[in-house]
Amino acid sequence: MNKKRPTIYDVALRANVSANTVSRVINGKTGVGDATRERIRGIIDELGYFPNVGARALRGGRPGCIGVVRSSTTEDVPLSHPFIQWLFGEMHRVFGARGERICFDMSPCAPGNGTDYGRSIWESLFSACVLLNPLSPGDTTIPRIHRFGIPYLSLGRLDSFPECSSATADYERGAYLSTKYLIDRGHQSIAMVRAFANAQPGIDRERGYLRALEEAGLVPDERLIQSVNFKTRDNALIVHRLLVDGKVTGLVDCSATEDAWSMREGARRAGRTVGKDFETVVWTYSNDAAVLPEASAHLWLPVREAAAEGLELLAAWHRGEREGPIDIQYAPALFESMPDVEMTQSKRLFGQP
Amino acid sequence: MNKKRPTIYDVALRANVSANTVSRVINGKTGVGDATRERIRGIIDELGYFPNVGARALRGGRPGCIGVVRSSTTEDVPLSHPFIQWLFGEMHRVFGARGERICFDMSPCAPGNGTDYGRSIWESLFSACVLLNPLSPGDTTIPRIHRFGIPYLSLGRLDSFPECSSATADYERGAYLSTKYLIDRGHQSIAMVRAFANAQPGIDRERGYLRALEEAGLVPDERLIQSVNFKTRDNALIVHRLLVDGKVTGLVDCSATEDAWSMREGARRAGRTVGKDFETVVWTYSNDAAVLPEASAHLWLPVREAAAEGLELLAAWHRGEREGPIDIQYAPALFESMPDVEMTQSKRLFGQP
DNA sequence: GTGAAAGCGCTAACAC
DNA sequence: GTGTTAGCGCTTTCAC
Repeated sequence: MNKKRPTIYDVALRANVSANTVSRVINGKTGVGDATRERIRGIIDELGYFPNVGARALRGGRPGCIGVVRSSTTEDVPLSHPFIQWLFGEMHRVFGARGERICFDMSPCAPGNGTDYGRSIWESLFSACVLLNPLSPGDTTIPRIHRFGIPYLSLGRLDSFPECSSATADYERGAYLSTKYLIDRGHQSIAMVRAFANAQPGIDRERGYLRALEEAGLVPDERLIQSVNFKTRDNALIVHRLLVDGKVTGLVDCSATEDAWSMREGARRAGRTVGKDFETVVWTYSNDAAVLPEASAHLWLPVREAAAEGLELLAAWHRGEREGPIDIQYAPALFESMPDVEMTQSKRLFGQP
Repeated sequence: MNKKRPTIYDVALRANVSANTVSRVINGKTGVGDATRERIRGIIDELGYFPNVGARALRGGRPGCIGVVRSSTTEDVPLSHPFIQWLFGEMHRVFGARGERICFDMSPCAPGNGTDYGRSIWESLFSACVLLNPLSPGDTTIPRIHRFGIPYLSLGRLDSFPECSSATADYERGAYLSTKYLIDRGHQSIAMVRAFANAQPGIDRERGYLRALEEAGLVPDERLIQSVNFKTRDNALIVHRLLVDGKVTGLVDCSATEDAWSMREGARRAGRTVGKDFETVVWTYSNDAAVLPEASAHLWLPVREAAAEGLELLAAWHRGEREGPIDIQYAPALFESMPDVEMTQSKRLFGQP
């Protein structure tokens, strides 16, 4: 930190040119002689010169990173979730290859922080941003980001802000289809194990479920909607509690965990067996492998597919090739017959409580 | 992106003060009257003003983020690895609580990139940096970071650059202790399943192993050192291949996966049983739970503990309370008797190949 | 093909 | 307690 780093002027001085010419070389612009260009390149290497992102952003307009932020803590939504892993790779593909810096700001959701997850946007660090998280219904940051004007993509929608730039799957419809499927097969008492209870995706799940019941003239029992979370890792326990009630013969697993073990284990503890004395619809993010082969149906949520298209559009928006906001909501699909392949990845994500 | 954001001058204008006074308020400095201070605060909120990190860093000297970078791709070292998850939390504790922004630059190791993982350092985005990765023996970036002068901490050491600021466990000694333990119990043919074959931690493992053999006058057989990697997820296969050779009666599992399943499964396929017809020493990052209860001994690597202390020192260095470099290398400990508790977290990290 | 000058938003130094 | 000035490193504009 003691000795000063070389600036564009140091390079210019050595090369006997003006700073402007060096700037042209760095940015690959025309209007520099080939000989001069080569000479300057050499001096840049020799001096170990690198442009200062801050100064660049200040003058040139565009800040230095494509940002990723989340509105939940790691406990609520673990970074180990396969979807998040996949997303990082996808961002590389879309942005990294073009030389953009992808920066994940991990600070906003530090416990005890004010949780202003837009911070790096307000402070002009990000030139575009991806928001990964279940949005809370009371969220007020999204509208601010929207007004701020940089290209952004939320991987979830928000009831209270429908104009939000987002790419997501239709969870409401997913819950509706799953529930209706079980109703059509004659079940009267259908339970739901859902994730994200206090966030928009959880609300969407409940809404779809209730809509299906209502259509069929069934009276909802609120105790049959149970919420799991990534923190307490209590899926098996929840399943157990629901199934101990012998009346329950249908179960929608929209826990977002793709966790076959918890379902089997929860059922076992309740003295019941999947596919024998109750039927399930299990949600999955993958359309080519079965989470739980003994389920009656799988509901595929094209979350990755929606995100992939959203990212492409975000990149185009960032390049100035289109305007925002992005509006993608993919419909889920219900499959009664699934491939024989059981998921190869370990689906006992969290172990027992 | 169209309408200009408010600057410090806009605030100053509205408040009828100079920009400098506003700057004093933002930075919580003395020398501003209480009334003025309140008035300015109000206007800042009203205008939705936020300081521009770039400009700030440019003038004030210190860039805007504590950085995290890695020198390997996600495939080589998955972010889902429990240690990485733990580390992020720890960084929150040490830096996030003080209001520092923690930024993980995910771009350098994008496939096809030049993999200059120091990029965000050279470009003055980071005021301090944590390097998480198995370092490659040919690495030349670390010395450059060292010379660059910002506080940094590598979570691994490097033969070729011993002055590196680092916090790590002593893998060489770990391998030595593990191997010697098996030799002392009478084994003559001892195999090793190691991770990070082509990186420094893998080299350290091999060195410790060979040192123990040599001391005992045993002739090493290079086929007995096998390397696994996070990408191919072939642990069970490797274990199988090693144990098919009936002569092998001792096995050091330093695969860094804490994966009981692979060991059992690999042995089963080879028609052998852990603790019956061969003995193992299993490496673990946790000192209060057993990875594999039937192992003869566990070697505990205080990697987390070293990193935790390293981060504290890094924070102090960053605050100017001490100088670098950091030099922490914790000794591992071998336990013959382990707690009854088997690890609660799923230890079948990767599923079968 | 190249250079001079201005200014992005901010803060440190010094004036009053 | 507050204002003025200069300048951080860079890119843009406009000259030549």
